[in-house]
Formats: sequence, C-alpha cells, structure tokens
Amino acid sequence: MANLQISSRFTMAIHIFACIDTFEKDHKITSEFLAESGNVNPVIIRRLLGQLKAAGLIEVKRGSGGASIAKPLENITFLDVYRAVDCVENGELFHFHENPNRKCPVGRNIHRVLDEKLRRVQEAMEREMEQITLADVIRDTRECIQSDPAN
Amino acid sequence: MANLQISSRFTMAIHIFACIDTFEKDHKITSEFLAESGNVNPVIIRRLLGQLKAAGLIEVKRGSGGASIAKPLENITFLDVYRAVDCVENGELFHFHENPNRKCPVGRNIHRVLDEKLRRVQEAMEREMEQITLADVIRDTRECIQSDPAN
DNA sequence: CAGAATTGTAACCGTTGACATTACATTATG
DNA sequence: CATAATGTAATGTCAACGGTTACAATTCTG
Repeated sequence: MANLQISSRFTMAIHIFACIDTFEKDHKITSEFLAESGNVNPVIIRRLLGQLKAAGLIEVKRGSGGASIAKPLENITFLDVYRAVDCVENGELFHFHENPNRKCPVGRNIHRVLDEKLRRVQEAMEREMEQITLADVIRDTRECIQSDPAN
Repeated sequence: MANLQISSRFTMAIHIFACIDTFEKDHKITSEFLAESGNVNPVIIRRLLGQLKAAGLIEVKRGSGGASIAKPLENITFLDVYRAVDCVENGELFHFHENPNRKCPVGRNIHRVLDEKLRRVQEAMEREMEQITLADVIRDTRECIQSDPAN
C-alpha cells in the first residue's frame, strides 16, 4: 500500500550539476562519465541533459561531447530544476479523481472547493524550492568532500 | 515524458468527508453511497475508509453499515488525511536514485548534501497542509452548494 | 433465528509511468 | 575519414494505481 514519489530524475539532475562543477576542470563531462557517478545508464543521463538543455540550464556539445552549466549557480533554483525535469503531470502536484458524480451536490462542487486549497499547498512547496539554489548544493558538496576521510 | 502525482486517494478521502458531513442527516453513509458520489468502485471506498479508520479519523460500522467522522472537523488537517491514506513511500516526498557510485566523491556525498534540503521542501509543504482543516472544506462546500443554481 | 444488508479483504486484471538497455543515425573534431 | 559523442526510437521489466469479482464475517430486522 505504499506509493509514489517525485521522480528520482530530480535528485539525479541535481547530482549532475554537482558532478559538472566538481569535475569539469579535470574531465570532459560526457554522459558516460555522469552515468558512472550516478550509477545509471548513459541514456538516462542523456535524456535528463536534454531536458535541462531545453530549460536553458545546461549546454551540451554534440559530436565533440561535453556538458557545462549555462548559468551562474546562484541563479538556478531547485524549482528551476524540478520544472525542467517535469516531475509532475501538468505541473500539478495533486491528482484529482476524474469523474465525480455531477448529479451529487458534493461531486459537482468538490473540485471548486479543493482547487484553491491544493494550490496553496503546492505553492508553499514551490516557494521553498525557490529559496534553494545550486550554489547551496555546490557549497555543501565541496565541504562534504573536503571533510571526507575517503579522499 | 509526463509523470506522477500524489494519488487521487487523497482528494477522494477529502471528498468522503464532505459527503458524510453533507448527507449523514438524510442517508446512511455506505460505501455504495460514497462510491456513487465519487463515481468509483465501492471497494476503492472501503479501502480508503479502512485507512481513515486506522488513523482514527472515521468510524465504520460493520454489518449494519455506515461511516461517520470520528473527530471535530477543525481538528482534522489535510496533513492528517494525507498521512492516513499513505500517499508517499515512507512518508518521503522525494525519491532518491538508489545507488550512486561510492567511488565517486560526489556519488558518495550527494545524499548527505541533499537530504536536509529536500526535508526543508517537504516540511514547507506539510506545514501548509497542517493549516487547512476539514472545517474549511465543509464551510466552502456548503457555500458552494447553496450558491449552486442546480439545487 | 433466518435472511438481508453491509463491511473487510483477498485475488486478479489492465493500464501507465519509471527506469533500463540496445541500436543506430547524426554530429563534431583531430 | 575514423573516432567519439550525443539524440532518440524501440523495446522490456517492474511496480503502483485503480478497477472488479467474489466471498467470509458481521450486524440488524422481521
């Protein structure tokens, strides 16, 4: 009876940015390279890069290969990434049961009653996502790596 | 490339409460009756009622039949209902990619970096859900029904 | 107390989306 | 041109959802 979550595409996308920032000095950032760090198939990475590119967050070179970050890190928020990778249907976090009975006064009005409330919840979440940027992620990643005894 | 949302179990559960409040004076509230208003199969309703009962939000009479609301409406929040119907795996809104490469400094640390930030986002959403109660829903439902020309 | 109504659940189905994988056309570069 | 990469289509597996049938367990009523 357990259920669904926001796709791992989102966390994987953040992972990609962290990798690019960490390694772009020393490696060419190919889908192969990113796939190894994330432990997923390169095609998964390419599809994600495609979405991030379409959103203007990443640049990818065909042929020669290599991905890079298209904007200053502090100008990319979690919300930007979340929207880019298209985690929820139509941008709607909540799924409505489709066909309430229109002959029932409640069935006929439930949508109107709930929509505004569900929007409030979704907006609260999105507002928080706007407060967190990739600069925060990179700062903490560097810190973690530096204090990591395995290095 | 479109994706998933929080289960319609959540909105259907709210619908159930609205129905009970609206009709309990005039009808016995059976799973059959609720199924008709929501336009779903009675078994779907029974499963939901089971979850809401387990959470102490609803009382259901076996045999004789009939569901009723177990607590004052203003003491039941969206978060209570959301948790009751178990919409996300382990209560975690975000799904992590499972096996980042532990040989990679980023793969090894990404979880530590993101967990706290994802929790912030989830908490923002849950805080908002705590602010909305079934009393709000019922108030607006009554209002909608009264101003509904179809009545 | 027998019959009717209802709940609780198990079992199974079809559909959908996620993630995985293979394959290959396309593109850039030395 | 040969090489290395990206972009993408096609296909497969798996899990969860919502749907449905079936039926035992429970309660009430005549």
